[in-house]
This record gives sequence, C-alpha cells and structure tokens, in this order.
Amino acid sequence: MTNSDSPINNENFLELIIRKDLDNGLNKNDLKFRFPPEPNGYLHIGHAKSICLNFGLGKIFSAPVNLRFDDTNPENESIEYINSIKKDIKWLGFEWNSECYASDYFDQLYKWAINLIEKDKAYVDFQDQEIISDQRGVPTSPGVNSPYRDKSIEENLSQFQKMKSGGYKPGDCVLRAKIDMASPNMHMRDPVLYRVMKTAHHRTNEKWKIYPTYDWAHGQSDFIEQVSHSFCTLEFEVHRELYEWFLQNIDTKKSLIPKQREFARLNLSYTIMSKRKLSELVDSGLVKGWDDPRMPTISGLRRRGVPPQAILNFCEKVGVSKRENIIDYALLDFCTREILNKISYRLMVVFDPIEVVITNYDENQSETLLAENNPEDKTYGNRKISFSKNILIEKEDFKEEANRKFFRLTLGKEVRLKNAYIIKGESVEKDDKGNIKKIFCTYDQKSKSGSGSPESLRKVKGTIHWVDKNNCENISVDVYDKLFKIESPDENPENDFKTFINENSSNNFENVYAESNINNVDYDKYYQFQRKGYFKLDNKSSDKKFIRTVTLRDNTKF
RNA sequence: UGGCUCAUGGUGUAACUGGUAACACGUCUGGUUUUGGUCCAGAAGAGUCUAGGUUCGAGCCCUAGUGAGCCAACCA
Repeated sequence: MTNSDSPINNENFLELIIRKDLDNGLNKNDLKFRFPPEPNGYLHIGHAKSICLNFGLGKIFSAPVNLRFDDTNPENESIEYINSIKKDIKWLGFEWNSECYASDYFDQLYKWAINLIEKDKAYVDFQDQEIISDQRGVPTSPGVNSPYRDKSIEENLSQFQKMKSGGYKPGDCVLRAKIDMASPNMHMRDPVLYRVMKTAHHRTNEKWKIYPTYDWAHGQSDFIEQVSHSFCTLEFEVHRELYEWFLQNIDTKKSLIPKQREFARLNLSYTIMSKRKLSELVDSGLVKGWDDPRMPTISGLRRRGVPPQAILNFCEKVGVSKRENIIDYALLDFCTREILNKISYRLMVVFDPIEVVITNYDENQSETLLAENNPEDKTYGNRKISFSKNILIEKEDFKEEANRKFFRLTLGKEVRLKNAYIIKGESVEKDDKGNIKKIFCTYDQKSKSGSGSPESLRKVKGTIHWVDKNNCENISVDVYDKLFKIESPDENPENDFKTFINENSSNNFENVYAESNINNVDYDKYYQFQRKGYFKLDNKSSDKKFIRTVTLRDNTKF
C-alpha cells in the first residue's frame, strides 16, 4: 500500500508492521492503539516516546488510541498519579479515545480464570513464594512441577472461589496457569495469574481480595478493548509467548486478536529513566518532588520551561527501533532552543552587575527607547525600555584590556549597548584591593539604535545587554545543571546510581537585575534573557522567580 | 535446556523487491547579524562487528563466530 508519491518514506519498523497487516487483509477501521501506564509514578520523557509513538500512529492511520491505566497492583498506585498522567498527556497535546482501566475488567478476567481452571489449565498453588521460585528452576535447566499442580478441577474451582472471597491470607496461595515447567522461556513455567492482596484499590475499593498480575491482565485488556497493535518496550519481548498463549486459551469469540510488538525504550544521557529510581530520588529528598526541574519527568520539563512541541520534535528525531540507545542530552536542548527561539519574548537581564557611568550623559536626563520583543516574529511587537546616565552591565562583559577575540567592552574601544547607543570605555574606578567598582564611558549621542543615522549604522565589534540602574527590578533566578555527573548513572548495577548525583546541580542567583518590563511577565509565556538563555517563571513560586530552561548556544572563544 | 533480541560516523535513525552508505544532533570552517543567538554556506568523520558463502553485484540474503541487552517478583 503506497499512497504517497514521495520517493522516500522513512517509516519505522512498527509502521511497516502495520502496513503489512493492512496489506494482508486487516481492515483499516480495525486499527486501534493504546498507551498503558501504571499509575505508580509520574510520566517521564521515556513515556513521552511511547505516547508520541502510539498517539502518532493514531494520527497517521486515523485510528483511536485508548488511555488505559494498568492498575493491577493497588499497593503502589494512587489517584494522584492518575491525575498527573492525564494532565501530562493533555499538555503534550494528545487526546485519547477512551479512558480505560484494567480494573474495569476484573470481573471478566475472573470469569476467564474460571474458564481456564475448568479446562484444567490453571490451578491454585499453596506453596511459599520461595519454593515456587526454586521449583521454577533457572533458564538453563528445567523446573519441577508443583505438588498442587494435579488437583481436581472441582477442588481448584472451590479454592479459587475461596481466594476471591477472602478466605485466604496474602501469601497463602496463588492461581497459576498450567503450561510447561520445562519451557526454555521462564514466563511459561506456570506463571502466576492471581495473588491474594487485602489492599483497597483506588477504584474498586474493597471489592477484590485477589488481584491479577500484569501478564494475566494486559493482553486480555488489549483484547477487550480490541486493540489491534499493542506496542511495548523490549523487556516484554519474552512475555510475548505468554501473551499469545493466554489469548489462545481464553474463550473468545472470533474477534480481533491483538498483536504485541516491542521497541527499545528511550535512554537520555546524564539522567535515569527508571520509575523506581526516580521515585527513590523523590522519596529521599534528593530532588524536590516529581516536578523538580532537574527531573526527566514531563512535569519537571514543563516546569523547567521546555515547551511541549520541543518534546514532540525530540521524540520524532529520536526515532523508533529495537536497538539499545543513549540519546545525547544535546538533542533535547537543540529541540528546546529551536522552539523557544521562535516563541520567546526577549528581555534584558543582568546577572552579575557592574555599574557603567555615561560621563557625557546629562545627570537628570532619562529617555525611553524601543526594543523588539522577538526578532524572529515582528507580530510580537515592541516594548519600551528606559535609559539613563547610570546603567548596569555584566561584569564578564568588561575587561580593561583584551585581545582581538573579546567582542565586548574594553577601555578605548567601542561597543554597542543592545537597543541603545554605542559607548566607549574611558576609565575605571577601583577600590583599595584593585577591584573595579565603576566603569566610565562616553556615548555617541547620534548612534541611537534604530535611528538610521550613519552613526547608528557604524560597525562595532560587539553588542552587550544592560539595564537602567535607575529603573530596574531585582529578581531571583534558579539555574539548574545536569542531575548526574556521568552519562549513564545506572549502567552499572554494582554502583548505586545515587553516588553519581551532581551535588551542584541547583544554584540560585539573587543579585540579578532586569529591565522594568519584567513586571509584565506571564506564567504561561516563554522568555529569552538576551545573551543569557531561555527562562520561565516558576509556576510553583508566587514571587518573581525564574528558572533557566537552557542556555543559548555559545561559540565564545577567547 | 537454555531461549529471545540487537549490531551502520562521536550520538540517534535511514537506505523500500540486493545496485556501491543518507538525514538529524554534535564537532570544525567561513559569511550575515544591534543577541558570540538565529540564519546562510561549507568541511571533517563510517565503508556498515568478524570470517566464510550465495550473487555480475551484499549494510541488506545464508552459515558460523564475537560482542551487547532481556528473561529465573505473588512489579509493570
């Protein structure tokens, strides 16, 4: 099926599988996908890959995509996670077809389990967990059968009913499928279908005393929803045989049988992607919550100021394959900058100020200048900024003398003040220790930005940002660095990933001064502090606190 | 009695029914620029894990190695 005339169609291998199924007779209207998170943590950028993949497929093939919560283990799950997951998916811009819960299928699952017992394909095992584990053997040698494997169907039926009604304590017994204790695939060695758990479920409350395992619930949930393609990560590849065994052995009418296929999960350099480990960071207080700006969570990235489109583009560029991978964090930064450059409002902010006195500027004078809000998009309009005799610039933008590669302010040389005038360094005032306290400059009155005068058009070696000392605001900025010091903190299981945490990953700057337009900033807008980077107001803070999303690309060489 | 999967520049993906390796990030030049940003132009960097085989021709097919990942929760 080729309905595109473009010679190149770089479809990923999953799209190819779907195309092939379509060619082999699968009805296009039967296509359906799903995104199946377990509500036991917040979504991270790795989930975003899966979300983009599944919802993206939905868009490509105009097929529905369900959001299904895999809520089979009430001990780890909560409504807080459900809400955060829904919020994150919406924020990314996707809409699910129906909101489903594995727990909605508990009754059906129970009936199918009874079926299995009736067909002598499941039994209640009363052994300890350790014994069951020992009997399962190791991959290289077969396991042995449980002594409870060959009970009568009637006995199993009544025991299973007793399990359901709460007649047994957790750990007393489990329901197991009767498959093959000698299978080279460990998952086929009589896997557990149900365990006794007397924990209240966030949706079914006290109704169930037994809960299905992932394997027993997942494929059947796909089937109930009539999902055509069930895409999951590589570690579930060995579960596929079981997935298919269940689907063949439950009583189903001639409906569509879902197909499980696997792709490689996303790994990002300098961070971790395991929900368990992220959870550990949160619980131990090493980060301040799931939405800490250093976290690779969707909520962390959102708070940090990464726009949703950047995440979408990132997932697109990352691609889908079956290879182990570690994506360079620089790719995410690139995608972030690419979007932010187009949509952010520019402001001038000085992070480490030093005063410049314009000696030939009238003491009592001040004026209003015009600055572009976004040079990439004129519709963003202009803003007014004030200028006077005393201004603040970055300390690092001045050197008494410097080589030719230093495109900033030096003594005797000219530099342009962004959106204002061309100034020339004349002298400095130092304290007893030789530290520069003030810089004295002269300005060229005719060089006003945008005036079109010959003087304003003069080429100077550099442009620096500044704020009017007499009309600026003190703000607070949080600057975050990578959370880990090494590229793959959890690559070696011998080492605790926490030992690689970058303890200097969070820095606050208080001596920061911004042009007075900072008073008009918005919580849902993105900003660029010129020459400094992209910044976003912290949604968690009521006062004017900014978070640096990412720096600008920097080619400085001196 | 082990099974399954993967292997292409530094990184990530392409290369459709075999035709002589492409795109993106990163790196490095140069140009433009009132952000050392953006933008534009260009360069370096792999001969496709190894060895055989099939073929006129192999990254792609076959065989055998090698390396890596996953599987032995009543987690997902």
